[in-house]
Amino acid sequence: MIIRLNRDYFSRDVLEVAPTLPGKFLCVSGKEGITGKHMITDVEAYRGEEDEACHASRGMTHRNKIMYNKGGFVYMYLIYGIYWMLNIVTAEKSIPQAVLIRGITNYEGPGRLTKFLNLDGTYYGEDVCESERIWIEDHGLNIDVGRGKRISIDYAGSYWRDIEWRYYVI
DNA sequence: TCAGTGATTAGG
DNA sequence: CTAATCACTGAG
Repeated sequence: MIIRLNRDYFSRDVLEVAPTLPGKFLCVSGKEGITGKHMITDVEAYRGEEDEACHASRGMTHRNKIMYNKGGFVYMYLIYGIYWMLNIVTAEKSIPQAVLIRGITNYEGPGRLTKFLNLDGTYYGEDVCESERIWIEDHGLNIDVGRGKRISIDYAGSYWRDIEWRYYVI
């Protein structure tokens, strides 16, 4: 049984959503109507203005304002001038949280998977609960999930740097 | 190990 | 306007 993840799913706190995303399927409808479905293998949680590693830690900016929307919207941003990062916003409106999708089967790495799936800035603000070109499905898989520290956030204070908010398929 | 790459951001 | 920074990757 396949169920598309809906608003209720993404409206919860990121620490409830993120651990359940590994094993779900990221679905993208391609240019010729080809739909690819890829199991999510690796994610990280970014949680509110108090989280020093979160882009919202210094308040709302033009780039991060989609994070202040209700859950289910896509937050894309360019890093190092080259790589697009795919995030899904969580929680209720005005609470800035998001999940970074770090890996899918055969394409580990947040910059690698967006390149493979042709995801770029045009997806910023897309609603994965309603969109016809990007959405997420639950295929009923029961997956063992490991956890660890988030990657490449050395600029954050030790508490936030060391907290284990990365979740991945074992 | 390390350079590439350009949008974003804070600060003047 | 300027300059520093960056939730990364692949080549060597």
